[in-house]
Amino acid sequence: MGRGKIEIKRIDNSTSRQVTFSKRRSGLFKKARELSILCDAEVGLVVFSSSGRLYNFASTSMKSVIERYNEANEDPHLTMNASSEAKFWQQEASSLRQQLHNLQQYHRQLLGQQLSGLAVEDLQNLDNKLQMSLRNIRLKKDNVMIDQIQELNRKGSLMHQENMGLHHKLSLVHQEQINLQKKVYGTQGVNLSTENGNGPVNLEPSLPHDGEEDGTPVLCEDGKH
Amino acid sequence: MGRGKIEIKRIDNSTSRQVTFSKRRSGLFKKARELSILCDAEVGLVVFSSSGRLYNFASTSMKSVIERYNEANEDPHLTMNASSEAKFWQQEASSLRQQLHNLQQYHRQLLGQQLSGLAVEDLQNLDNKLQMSLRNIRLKKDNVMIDQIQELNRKGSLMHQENMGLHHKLSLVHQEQINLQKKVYGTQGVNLSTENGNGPVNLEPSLPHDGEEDGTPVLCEDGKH
DNA sequence: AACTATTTATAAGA
DNA sequence: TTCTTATAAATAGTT
Repeated sequence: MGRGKIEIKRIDNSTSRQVTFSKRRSGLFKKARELSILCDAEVGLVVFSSSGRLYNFASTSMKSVIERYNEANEDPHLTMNASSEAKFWQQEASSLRQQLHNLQQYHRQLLGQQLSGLAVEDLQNLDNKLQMSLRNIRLKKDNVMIDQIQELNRKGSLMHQENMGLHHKLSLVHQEQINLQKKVYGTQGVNLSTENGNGPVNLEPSLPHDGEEDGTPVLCEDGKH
Repeated sequence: MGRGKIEIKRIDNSTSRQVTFSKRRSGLFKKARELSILCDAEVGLVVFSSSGRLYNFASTSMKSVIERYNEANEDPHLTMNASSEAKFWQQEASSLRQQLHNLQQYHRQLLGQQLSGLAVEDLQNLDNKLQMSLRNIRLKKDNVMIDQIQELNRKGSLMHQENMGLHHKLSLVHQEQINLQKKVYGTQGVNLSTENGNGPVNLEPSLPHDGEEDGTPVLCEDGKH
């Protein structure tokens, strides 16, 4: 309908395409409006130009048209879906909140709070559970402490052995020193180190010495291990 | 465009309206399709006839058109809304699930389970809490039991008083009987009731009698009250 | 559903 | 963009 007939395919010329878009768009919207009025129909029309601009017409409201479309169509990937998903998570949250509430209540009872309303039987039950729990916890505590003591003993033993080694080395070095001193100052076997500051230092260690040389642990607070 | 010009207003004649709807609808859909092709536009068209039948066209897909429409338009009452609501509740559920998990873990520790990984200090802490809880629970239990005992004592006392009253009434009735027997059979003070079946019955009660007549409670298992 | 007289839409040009 | 206009397309009323 114009000066010439055109083939229905994408218009290559950008300007021409834009002009045609503008003209045909207004015609389309006019006809959509006319249809809705003449024939008492609910019409929704959405057009995005190639440049992304939005044009829309709805005889009632776009919300109404889209909702009606989603209801009529079985398409479950839109509003319906998100809405039912929201409902699902809401229920999930509600259920979790209830669980949390119940657990909190029981928790407080375990801690000896909010005990009103409980029967003697319930209280005895709590008592029993707590006693068993205390037993477990004290057992565990003992185990942990025993482990720690063993570990400390192990380390102490290693350190003790290291000390022994160092003592041995020291005595060797000390002996060497004495030999050297003898060579340098002749055979006057007096203690030179205490006579002047230029002489060799006394390297004899002043470390504690408890008389145990067999690697027996130093730290031992109980007899369980 | 037709044999005559028509005014754009609802067509009253139902048949005519239906025919026009059919014709114009096909024209509208054709033009919508042409626009989308010629001008490279995304077009969505939804039409509900007055009888409620759905006709729709989308150059891409209705889902895409509606989603793009909801994004472009600020309308927050559709997909966006439900979707963000779903997201909100999902986060809520996730948070609650985390809280529940933490509480469950602590709960198990309170019950002396899953104690691995705890330091001596933590274990001592649990121990202290449980001790305090046990104290509270035992206190509460004692209170509940004391209350129950007091209540039982009160009831026992009432019953005892009632018993006293009944005893008294019985003795009065018994005395009356004896007086009546005397009037009927003269002053022969023998026990007539044991001599023949037609005489009056012995109404002396055979209830237990513990010798306490001062209202002291019968039930008493401890000396606390 | 088909016909057709007319109206309307619009392609191309200004 | 907007206006003009020749012509294609749509369609109201009719059959």
